[in-house]
Amino acid sequence: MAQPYNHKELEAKWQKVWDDEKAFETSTDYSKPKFYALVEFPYPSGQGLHVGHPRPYTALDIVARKRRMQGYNVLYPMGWDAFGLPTENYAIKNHIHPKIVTKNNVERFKNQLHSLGYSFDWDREVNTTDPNYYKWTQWIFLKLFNAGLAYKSEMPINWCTECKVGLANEEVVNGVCERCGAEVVRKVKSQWMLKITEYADKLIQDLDGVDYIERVKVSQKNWIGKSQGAEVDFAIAGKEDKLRVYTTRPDTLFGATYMVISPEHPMIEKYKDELKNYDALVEYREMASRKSDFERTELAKDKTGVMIDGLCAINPVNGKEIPIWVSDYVLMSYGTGAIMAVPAHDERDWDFAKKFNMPIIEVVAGSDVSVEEAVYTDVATGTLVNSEFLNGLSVAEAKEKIIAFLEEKGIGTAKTNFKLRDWVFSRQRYWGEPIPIVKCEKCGYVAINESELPLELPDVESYMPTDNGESPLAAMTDWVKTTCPCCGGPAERETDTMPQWAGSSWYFLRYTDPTNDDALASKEALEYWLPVDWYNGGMEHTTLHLLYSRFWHKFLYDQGVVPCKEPYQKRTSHGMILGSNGEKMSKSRGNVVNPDEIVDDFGADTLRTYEMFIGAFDLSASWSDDGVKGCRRFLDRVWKLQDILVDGDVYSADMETKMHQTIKKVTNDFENLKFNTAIAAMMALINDFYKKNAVNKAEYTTLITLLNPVAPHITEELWSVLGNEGRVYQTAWPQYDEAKTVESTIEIAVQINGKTKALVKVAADVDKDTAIAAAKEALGDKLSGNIIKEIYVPGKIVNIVAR
RNA sequence: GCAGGAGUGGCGGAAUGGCAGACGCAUCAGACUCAAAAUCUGACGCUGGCAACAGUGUGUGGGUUCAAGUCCCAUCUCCUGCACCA
Repeated sequence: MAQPYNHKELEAKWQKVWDDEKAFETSTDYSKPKFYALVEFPYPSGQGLHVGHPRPYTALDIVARKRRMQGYNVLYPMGWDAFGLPTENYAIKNHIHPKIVTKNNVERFKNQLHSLGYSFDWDREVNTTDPNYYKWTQWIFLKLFNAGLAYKSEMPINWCTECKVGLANEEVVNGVCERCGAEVVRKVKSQWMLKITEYADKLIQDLDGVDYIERVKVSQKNWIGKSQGAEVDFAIAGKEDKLRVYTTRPDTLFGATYMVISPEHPMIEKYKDELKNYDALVEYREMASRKSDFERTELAKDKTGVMIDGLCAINPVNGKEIPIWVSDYVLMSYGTGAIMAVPAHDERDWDFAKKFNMPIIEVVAGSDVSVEEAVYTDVATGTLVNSEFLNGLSVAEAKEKIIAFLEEKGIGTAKTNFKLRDWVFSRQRYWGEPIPIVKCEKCGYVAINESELPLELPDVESYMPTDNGESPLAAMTDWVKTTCPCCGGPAERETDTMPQWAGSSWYFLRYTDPTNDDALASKEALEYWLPVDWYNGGMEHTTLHLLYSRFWHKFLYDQGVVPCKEPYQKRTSHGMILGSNGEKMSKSRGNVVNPDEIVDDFGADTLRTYEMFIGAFDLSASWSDDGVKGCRRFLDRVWKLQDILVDGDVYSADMETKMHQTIKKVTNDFENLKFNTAIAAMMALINDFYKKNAVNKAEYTTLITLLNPVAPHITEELWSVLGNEGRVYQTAWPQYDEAKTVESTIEIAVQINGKTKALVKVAADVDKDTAIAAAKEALGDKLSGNIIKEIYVPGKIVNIVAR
């Protein structure tokens, strides 16, 4: 009898051996074929590792281990996205420096990850809060600044009333702060902005060249929100001024019966003295600004507005005077903040027109414009009516003609717009990268010299953000007061810091050469390792981190810093692990599972196996303690195969086909993220061994090798128990022979009219006539009526169509 | 509302258009045991039948096909994003 499977002893033993042997060190031999596998580096929170972390980490660990065994030079690194609010808040509460908090959390996370037996190359660990790291985050910022892509702007930002910090649009969820859930209000502040919009087109176009799962591509495209249309100038009666609008349907210009401007539109202030109802307009604006984004959305159906009394516009194509309204359904932040309303063919305009009794003129034939459902007319099939020189044209033709007309008259141009906004890059917080800019009274905003990087975060007394919205750094007079690198005069440092997204926007570059002092990474390392071959991460980062990092990468490509346009060749995404009740794990729901306990009770190999077996990798899955037990039982059975070990250095005859089939299945399934079925195949294999009560060394060794990426500790132990040379991790991945995956005799189903009536054994290479003859014999007198058709699908079925 | 995904036993989930339910869990039975646990073996969609077997079955309704969980049309439910973007 074999010794009992003692996971604790054995996992500690092999983790130490791998460390001592530097088993997973990445080679700097750049002549070997490379494979760069990447998982999103975690934020080292105070709660420690969550049971959700191991799912993606184990998945790519499996792929990485398998690729190593297949002869690739594999880079599978890990690091810490360690700047961020929770650490700072914890520091404030407990009066501990965020640096210390981070250090402790990182230590804990690292121990936890280590206990799971991941093949990360820890020599390449990075930490975004390390000055040697953020030196290069700042360096990239300076590049952006020098290229004119970083600018300061007075603008209304999303202000979290609880965190006292400006948020990007992406961080506001249903009108509340993504982090703390507090109300978000609009507040005007001077902010650093990054011109991600400059790259909007490229960020869409270059998706064609990469292998991302479809839903990631789709959400990125929707988020960027490209639309093509035209800007058109409407004259204002009796004024020199024009009112410019953006529309995607310039073809419907003849149907524009009124205009709407956003409550914040500057025109209201400009003509305040001439507006007879200025007070009412101001009142409406104030009411609108008090509404949160959430309320605006909630009230979407019920349109509100005020007509401007004192100004009216002229439709440029037919010279008709039309009123101008103010309504909060028009957003100042998109297009020009003003629209032409075509109620016959736009649902929102239709709602508004119905409520305020505005005329509705049909300009695209084909529907009854008096009922709401008919508002929209198909772009491809509609024909223009009531539109003078556009009459009879299709929508597409009319668009072309009207744009040409507008351009010729100088009253409009074709225009592409994006929903994507520039990235609000400032945070009024301590625990982030200092922005390496000074403000000089003479020279304005000036970049500090590259030689002064990293601009280190100074120690402060208090990390509390101030009520006036300044960063805690603003109170550090000594640090703030500096000299201008340009003129040498007195200057003040920028006291805002960067958002957490900064450090994570380029970390995958640093892994290729993590200790380089002269560059963010050497040219050779970047040339060799990029792009990342396979990047797995959460869906929640699709419109944030993934988009931001693609933007930075594209910028660095244009600067000649990186060798390729896109950072990640392949992007996959894992599903969430939910609590056993099917709800998201959270303390308040009391359904949190601690990975440490699973490792302790069942072992890292069991946890890894379970998380891979739990279900389809890209779908969410509920935790099940019984499922964990089942996986432990599987590993126990793998272990106890020792008891039925028999002689044999080649696969036994009755197992040969099964062995080759299993190797093929596991090999393919690992590449396709189908870990659940790969493990199922291995379970089925050992069930066969137990049924015949024998496994030979060749078979056992192959099983161990296939299972090694999933359960590295137990398989390494069994490898040595079997007396094999070296280690499993140094072994070549098992090969299969396609010819040997096919059985010589097979059982096929015999159907009458598509219903299975019998089974029959035939030779795999049997010809059609023989197969059908065998099938008829098997059917015997079940077969009756006239045979109309006989179908033989080799290796699958015989179907006899009879009537 | 728009986009993406998912609906299969008691449960988690498998199925290049070709025997639906692999594999696991739970359950039941047998072996071992004084007994229990663990372990091993077997059964296990539903209905009828002692059984062989027959019928039926992948959210719902149609369709294509010799053959549909899989393809097409319609429809319902759930999840996940986005949401007055002109």
